[in-house]
Amino acid sequence: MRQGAASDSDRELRPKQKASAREILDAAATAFSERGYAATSIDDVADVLGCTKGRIYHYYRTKGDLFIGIHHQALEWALEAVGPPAERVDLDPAERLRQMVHQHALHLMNRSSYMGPAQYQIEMNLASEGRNKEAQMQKILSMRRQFEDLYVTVVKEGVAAKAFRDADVNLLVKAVLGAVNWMHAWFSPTEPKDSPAERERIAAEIAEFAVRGVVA
Amino acid sequence: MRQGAASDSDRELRPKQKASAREILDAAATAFSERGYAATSIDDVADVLGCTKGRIYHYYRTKGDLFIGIHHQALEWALEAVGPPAERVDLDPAERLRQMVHQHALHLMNRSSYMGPAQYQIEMNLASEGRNKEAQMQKILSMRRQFEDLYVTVVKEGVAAKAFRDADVNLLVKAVLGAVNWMHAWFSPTEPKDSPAERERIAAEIAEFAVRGVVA
DNA sequence: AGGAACATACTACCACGTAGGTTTTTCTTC
DNA sequence: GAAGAAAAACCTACGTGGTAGTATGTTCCT
Repeated sequence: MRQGAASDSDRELRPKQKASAREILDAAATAFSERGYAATSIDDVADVLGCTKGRIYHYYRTKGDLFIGIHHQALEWALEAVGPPAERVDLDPAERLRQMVHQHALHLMNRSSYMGPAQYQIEMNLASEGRNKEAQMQKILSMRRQFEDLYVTVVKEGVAAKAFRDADVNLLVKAVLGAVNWMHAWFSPTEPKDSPAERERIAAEIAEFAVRGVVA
Repeated sequence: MRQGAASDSDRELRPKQKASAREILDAAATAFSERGYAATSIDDVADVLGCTKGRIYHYYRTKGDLFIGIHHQALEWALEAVGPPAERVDLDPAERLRQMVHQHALHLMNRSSYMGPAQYQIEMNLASEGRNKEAQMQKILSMRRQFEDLYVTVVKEGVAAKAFRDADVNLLVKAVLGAVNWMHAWFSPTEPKDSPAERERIAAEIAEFAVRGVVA
C-alpha cells in the first residue's frame, strides 16, 4: 500500500508496514545525506537497504515523496526537541533560549542524516516538483513556521522583559538558527572524538554563543 | 582554448577570452544557485547565456571544472572582502572581528549567486568526482583554510588579549561562520525591500550578534 | 485462496561530453 | 587596404550511460 510523504498520519498503517516504511526512510535519509537529492538514485537507496527499488515504490509513490517524508520526520523531531524548553515560561528568557538551542543542536547531531540536505530550500524545491505535492508542502511550511515561531516568541518575550537587546527580532532569530543549522556543514558523527559528552560540550558552546549574541 | 577550473591564472588569456570565460562563469553561478549542481544541466547554463553547450565546452573541460571555478572565484572574493579588516591589527580584536563579519556578510549578499550551493561540501564532492581534479581541489582546500585561519587568528588574538572569552576557538569560529554562511538560506536579492542600506543594516546586525557571542 | 511484499524487466527520457561542420575572427602576405 | 589562410568560436548531431517510474511475475504472509 503506497503513500505520499507524510501520509503516515492520514492512514493507519499496521505496525509491520510502519516499521518497513520507517526502515526505508532511514536508509533514504542516509543515502540523501551523502550526495543530496538529485545525485542520489532510488537504486542507491535500495542498495543501502539491500533490496530493489520495487520495495521502495511499494511504500512511497515517488522519489520526491520519500525526500519530503524525511523532512517531515525531521521537523517532527525538531519540534519535539525544542518544544519542551520553549514551554518553560517559568525560566527567564535567556535560560529558556539556551535550553532550546542546546536541545536543537543535540538533535541535529543525534539525527544528522535527517538534518542534512533537506534543510536546503533548493533540495526541497527539487523534491516538490511534480504532481500532488501541494498538500505535503503546505504541511511542511506550516511546521517550519511553527518551529521558527518558537524562537521568535522567546526572543520577543526576552526583549519585552529587557533580558534581550532591542534589535530586529527576525534577524536575531535567523542568526541563532544559522549558528545551529550550519553545524551540518562541519559536524560529522564519524569523527574519532565524537561521543555523547563531546556532543553535550558542543551543544553547550553553541547555546552559549547564541544566547550571548542576543542578551542585553 | 579550454581550461580546467581555476586555470585562468596559469595560462594567460587574451582579454576577449577572459571576458567570455567570465560571462560563462557568471551564467553558471546563476544557474547552479537555483537548482544546485546535479540538477542543473550544461544545457541549462547555455540557456542562461543564450547559446549552446558547445560554447561552454570550448572554455571549460567539464561540468565539474565549471562548478569548481565558481567556488574558486567565490573564495578569491571572500579573501578580498575579509582580508583587509583581518589585517587591521591597529584595531582591538572585537572591532576587527566586527568588520570582518560585516564585510563577509556584505560580500555574501552582493555575490549571492556565487556564494550559494558551492558552499556545501556535498556539492563540491559531486563536482570534484572525475579525473584531474586533485590539483584544483588542493587549491580550493588551501584557500578555505587560509580563509578560516583569518577568523581563527583574530579570535585567538582576542582571547590572548582577554577581549574574547576563553572558549574553544574553533567552535567559536564555526558558530560565527554559521551565522554568516546560513544567510544564503534566507537572504534573497529579489526581495522588495532589498537595498544597499538594507544590506548594510543586515550586515551590521549579523556582525553585532557574532561579536557579542565571542566577547568576554 | 487472496492479498501484500518484493523482484525483475522494461520504457521513455535526460544528460554529459565528443566529433565534425559552419561561421567568425585574426593573422599573414602582397 | 585587400585577399586568402589559419585558428578560434560556436553550433549541431550523436553515442553512451543513467534514472524515474511502471507493469508484470514470483514469493511470502495472513
